[in-house]
Amino acid sequence: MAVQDSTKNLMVSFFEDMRKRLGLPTADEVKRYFKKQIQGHEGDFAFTLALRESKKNGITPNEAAENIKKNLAESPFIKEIKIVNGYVNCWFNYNFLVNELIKLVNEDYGKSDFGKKERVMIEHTSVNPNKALHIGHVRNSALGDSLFRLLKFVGYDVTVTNYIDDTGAQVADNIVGTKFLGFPESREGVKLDHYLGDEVYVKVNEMYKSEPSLMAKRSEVLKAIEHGNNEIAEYAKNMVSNVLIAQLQTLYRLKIHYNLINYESHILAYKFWDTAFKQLQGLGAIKFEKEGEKKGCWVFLLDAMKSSGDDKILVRSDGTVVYAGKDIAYAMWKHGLLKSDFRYKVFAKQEDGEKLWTTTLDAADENHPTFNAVKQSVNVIDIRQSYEQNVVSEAIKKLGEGKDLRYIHYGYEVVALSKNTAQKLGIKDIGNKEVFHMSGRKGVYINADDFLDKLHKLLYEETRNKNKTLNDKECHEIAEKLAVSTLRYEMVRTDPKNMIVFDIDRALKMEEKSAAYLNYTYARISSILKKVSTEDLSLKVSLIPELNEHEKNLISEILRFPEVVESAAKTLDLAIIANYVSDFALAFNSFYVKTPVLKAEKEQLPFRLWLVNSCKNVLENATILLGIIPVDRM
RNA sequence: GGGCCCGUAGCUUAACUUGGAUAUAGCAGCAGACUUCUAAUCUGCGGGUUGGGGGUUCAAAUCCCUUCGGGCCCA
Repeated sequence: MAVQDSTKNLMVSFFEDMRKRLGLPTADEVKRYFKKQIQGHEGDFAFTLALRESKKNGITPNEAAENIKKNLAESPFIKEIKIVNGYVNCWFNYNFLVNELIKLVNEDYGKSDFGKKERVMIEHTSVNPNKALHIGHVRNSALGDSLFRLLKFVGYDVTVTNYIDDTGAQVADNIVGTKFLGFPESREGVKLDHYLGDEVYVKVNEMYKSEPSLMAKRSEVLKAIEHGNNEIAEYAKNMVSNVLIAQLQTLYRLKIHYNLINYESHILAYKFWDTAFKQLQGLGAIKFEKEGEKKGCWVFLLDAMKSSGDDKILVRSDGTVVYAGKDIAYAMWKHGLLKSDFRYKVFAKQEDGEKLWTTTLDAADENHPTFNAVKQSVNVIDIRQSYEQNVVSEAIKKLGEGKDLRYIHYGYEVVALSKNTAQKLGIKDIGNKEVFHMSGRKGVYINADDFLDKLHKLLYEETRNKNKTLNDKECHEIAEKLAVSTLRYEMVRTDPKNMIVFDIDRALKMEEKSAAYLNYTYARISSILKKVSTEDLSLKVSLIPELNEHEKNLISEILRFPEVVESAAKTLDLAIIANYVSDFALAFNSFYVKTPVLKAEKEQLPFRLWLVNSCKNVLENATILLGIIPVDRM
């Protein structure tokens, strides 16, 4: 059977073949009964279909399995079938798999047109512009950027935005500090976001406690920012921009880039809410309550909200708009539902060569790309805002009726600190608690830059020790790549629903499945491939030798990579890729120590080289999705 | 008071969407493997009442109910 050219995914062909032979309606039905073989049982995979069929048809499981065996016998994918207690245990036909994979695996292996160029907007990071990023923010950014890489990889047209709340109290606090309390505006040799966040912000908040009159100053500053066109507003604009640039330095260090910066103040200035409000009124989507406890309020009528007791209030009886109101207007903009758009100009050129744009109140650069009006928006925002985000999501669903608009709240649990780490940060009131939440205001957090520096230092020493022939600069480059890889991998390998309890000592020991392990695997692969000529690499695999168990293992891992990517893209679940790549590296290292490549028998060499090169393609593509920077030596 | 999430080995975790054989790995522990393509590695061993209880089922970590522990949101 020839694999269709339209798919680069051999697993798809496999499931389709199985579907036909098993007489099932869909490939998903096949997957339901498909089990990768666990250890201690014969075969590469098994079907559990017979266990169900037997009951339905009144025959024994083994009889049902015999029927299935007959149907599958002719499949080119399968070499052997054995029945045990109703399980249909199958062995892959590796010769066939390898022959097909040889046609499919290249630098782009795993890429697909799954997304069909559909436009998607991902918003992530969105850190208040008054402080440095801490490791909790990095979870957000690492998830967001990996989602960007993943969706782009499977053929979506993705725009990435970073939303800046430049009108909030946090910015005002810093201004109270530098403008009225005599804090210097910066400190020589200290990154601005560190200085303002670590010193000014924390100290000003301490001073509020002993001097409540200062709160009036803060209100004053907030009002001035909101009104605009005054000295304080200009000052704030400047400060926000400078802190943002400092934050972006950290993010660029993490290899994270954006297409657009959105400012909250611009949403206000462009009066998006007023436009949205009129549109909502016109559509009859909101209602003015004339009596009851919500008298005088404008409420949104959402089905999903009814179960939780009430319709969502959007405008309070005193005329003020709730937070979700602005969020809905902004989400309407994202999905092209708002009859209004920003003006844009270029903010900076990033190190990846791409322009970073920003919304602006000034004259526009008319050559800007289209940013909004997407079908799907992925909003990486921590799980504490689930309720509000649900409201927004429901609102977009309702307003975009029939347009298949998807506003996705990509919620993730926060990064908290372990007891030990909290103690190290000088928290006195430890009590019985095991988990401590980070707080910018209280100064309880681990800055991303600081942690990266610590990782870098440790990894540099290790690299220095192990690579006598490398110079210092090269060692530092490797250490930096490993540090970034380690931090980012830690943030995406866990299920986003689980809280990460960060322990600084444990993190620096890197005892768990780490990026260093994956990078080491990649370095081993590179080291083999560096030693062969391009002619050798392109040798035709005319003979596929008898494969050992390690090789078979790697083949089946290579086989499933596109499937893993696609299911990660479907579910936006990056941990699937992280688990896959961890299994993959394990399989490669087992292969590596047992199976010579460069010193293989002559007739085995072309196949082994192809295999190693294929592993490189898979490992490189998979790790890059996770934010790992592959190193060819370490 | 109302709602959401988490609980699997000492630690970190997979499988839960769609129920299937002996529950997946890593770290730590123990015992081994470098004159060999990088030992930041590999091989083997020990370690589990899947928080507890009940139910559904031929079959439950997985589905349902209940309870305990931890975290969060709303009021």
